[in-house]
Amino acid sequence: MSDAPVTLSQVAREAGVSLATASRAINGSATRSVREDLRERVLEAARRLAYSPDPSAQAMARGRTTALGLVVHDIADPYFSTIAAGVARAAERAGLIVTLASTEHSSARELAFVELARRQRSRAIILAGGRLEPEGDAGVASGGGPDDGAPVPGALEAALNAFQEAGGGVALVGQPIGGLPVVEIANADGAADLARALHGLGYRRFAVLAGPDGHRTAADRTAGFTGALAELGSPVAPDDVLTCPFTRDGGYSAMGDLIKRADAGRLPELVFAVNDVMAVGAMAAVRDAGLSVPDDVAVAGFDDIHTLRDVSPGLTTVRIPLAEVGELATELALGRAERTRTTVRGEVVLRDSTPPRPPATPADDA
Amino acid sequence: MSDAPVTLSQVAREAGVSLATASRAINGSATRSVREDLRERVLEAARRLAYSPDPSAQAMARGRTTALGLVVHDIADPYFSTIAAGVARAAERAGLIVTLASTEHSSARELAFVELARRQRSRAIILAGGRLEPEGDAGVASGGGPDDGAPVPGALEAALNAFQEAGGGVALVGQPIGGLPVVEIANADGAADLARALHGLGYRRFAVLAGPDGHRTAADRTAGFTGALAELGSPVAPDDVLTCPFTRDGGYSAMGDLIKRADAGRLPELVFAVNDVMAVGAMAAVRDAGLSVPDDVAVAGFDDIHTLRDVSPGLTTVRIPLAEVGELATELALGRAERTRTTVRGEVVLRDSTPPRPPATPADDA
DNA sequence: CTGTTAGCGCCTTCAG
DNA sequence: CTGAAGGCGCTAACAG
Repeated sequence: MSDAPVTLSQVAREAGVSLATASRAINGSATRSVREDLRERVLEAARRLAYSPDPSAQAMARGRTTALGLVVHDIADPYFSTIAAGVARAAERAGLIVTLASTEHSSARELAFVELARRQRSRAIILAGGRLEPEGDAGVASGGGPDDGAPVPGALEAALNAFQEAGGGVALVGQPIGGLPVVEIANADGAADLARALHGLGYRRFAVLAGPDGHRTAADRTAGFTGALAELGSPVAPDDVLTCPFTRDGGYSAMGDLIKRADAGRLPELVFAVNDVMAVGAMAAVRDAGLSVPDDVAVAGFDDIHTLRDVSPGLTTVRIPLAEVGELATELALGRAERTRTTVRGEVVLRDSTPPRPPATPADDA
Repeated sequence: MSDAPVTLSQVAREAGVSLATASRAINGSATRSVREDLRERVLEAARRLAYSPDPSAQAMARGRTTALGLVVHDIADPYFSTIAAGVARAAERAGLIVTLASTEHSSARELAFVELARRQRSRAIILAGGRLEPEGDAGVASGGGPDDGAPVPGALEAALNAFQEAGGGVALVGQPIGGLPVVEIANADGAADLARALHGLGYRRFAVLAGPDGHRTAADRTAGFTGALAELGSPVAPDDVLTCPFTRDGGYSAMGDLIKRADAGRLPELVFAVNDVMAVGAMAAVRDAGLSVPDDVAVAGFDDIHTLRDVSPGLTTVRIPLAEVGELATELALGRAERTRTTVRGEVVLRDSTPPRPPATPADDA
């Protein structure tokens, strides 16, 4: 049963035609065409021999692979694995093989993978997940020097550009880099919607578990949330915006700090954690302190991670259709989308972690 | 800026040596060796030119890719994404690229990917996740799911064998196929341990949400659990072993049935769902019925999915080190493990969903 | 419309 | 120890 791989030339011989004809019959050459009966014969022979082309050889002859690179920070994170599921589905539809890279948050590895993809002549590459902002990136620095620091981010952009110039498709998920195609997530808008909804429920005093400094997604969500609240006349005090890691443990310990601090004062009415995983950590901290969500504090998150939909009490959040985001990014990377830039908007999902709150007594803010 | 990919011959020219020498210097030929100074020169030139080999070309010349295929049912499922994280890590250590296939539970697709891997001459392939048992094994095929036209039972095994004979490494995760290398998970033992622990806590009347008929993993967990209980003198009545899908919704609706049925009788003391995701669904059903876990029913699961560690009440479960399983499978597939078969044993984790239960009144079992 | 002929980039016998 | 030459499987100009 040892099948030496069937080659195209075997198929050609079996069908009694030349190698070239067999090739054209099988993958329909763009320029040449093949007589119907010959094509039939070739296809028939291929089927009989269970022929299937060698991707490496095709890649070499065509100068282009059939691979789609997907780069994520951590495939075990449900945020990324859901995006990956969308990418996998869309890639299969497009007849592409997806090669996965889980960088474990190392931007060096991220860069290495982009370069590998170029070298390997991948058809396209998708980068999911934000990178940290360059330090001290204060917006519009007048004049913009020819080389403004930030070695790593700049290198990534350069690598991506090189990849694109070499004919590869690129799509980013989450946040833009240069002018590259991107599926943006309306983080600020979603968080603002959430803030308004919560304000509408009667909440007035908020705290935010804001993720780490320099984390763009976290910053956008925080800004959207606090911005909307400020407009509504319930500004969040700077002290109530806590920096912490973007993880479950980050949420847990930041909430712990909040609670400890509250011993000397009082807890905010509601704590917004900038992602669901952090929110769940925060809820655990509340429980571990012997307090209750939502009786002592309400909690809200962001993303609507599917696996977390059944936590109790149900977590109020902003639903992002992550799998669709993955599919969209694939279309984009393959150049099959109309535009080169899409924004996916989230939808506020109110659950039991933030029940309506009867109007506070006006004197409450003493 | 348009870098035409750097080739080995450019490096050779730059270093002033022949192509062959450059090749030997860079990837250390097994038979020939290269003079130290020449090697240095080549490596230096390669670095200067930022050379990196073209995987397709190497694959063609060597007749073997540098790719590791990973086939899972659904990459969005935390069970699989955690395994994938382990595989990704181990693969990177081994200098391999992982190509991901998410079959969405289609065994036809699974088969297709194995064949693709062979054609593509992947270095190795890892199949995670159980396949359904061959029909007729279960006997009582009452109202099971409609079979989605599974291919010939032996087809997958044949494809895997062909892949292996063609020089590829194979590893399965979860359950064996033929004599192929496998990382087995001690499902029955883990479930038995869990049963004993729960019995030790004082529980006596159990029900099992057992997953679908023919699902081997589910069946093993169910058998381990009920077997241990029978030995302990608290057998589970067949009626209390409920067939249902292996999903959150499966757990939810089966638990709903149990509750509905209990209106006319009583609830079991503890419900064991054969995986955490189902258990969480079951807990949701309990809540939605206005009941409480653990006051009205205790609930236990299996896997210890990381994202679910903070559900409330904390879910008692059997911890399987999924990421390690992925790493192990990679070692196995690469032939780097001692043995060709490993069993990973889980560890019972008791949490608040199954508090100790005071000895029931003897008359309770009327 | 079909067949012949170069390579794609690299590895690996073979000579030198 | 090093260089030259052949070929992996396939595609894409070229003839015919």
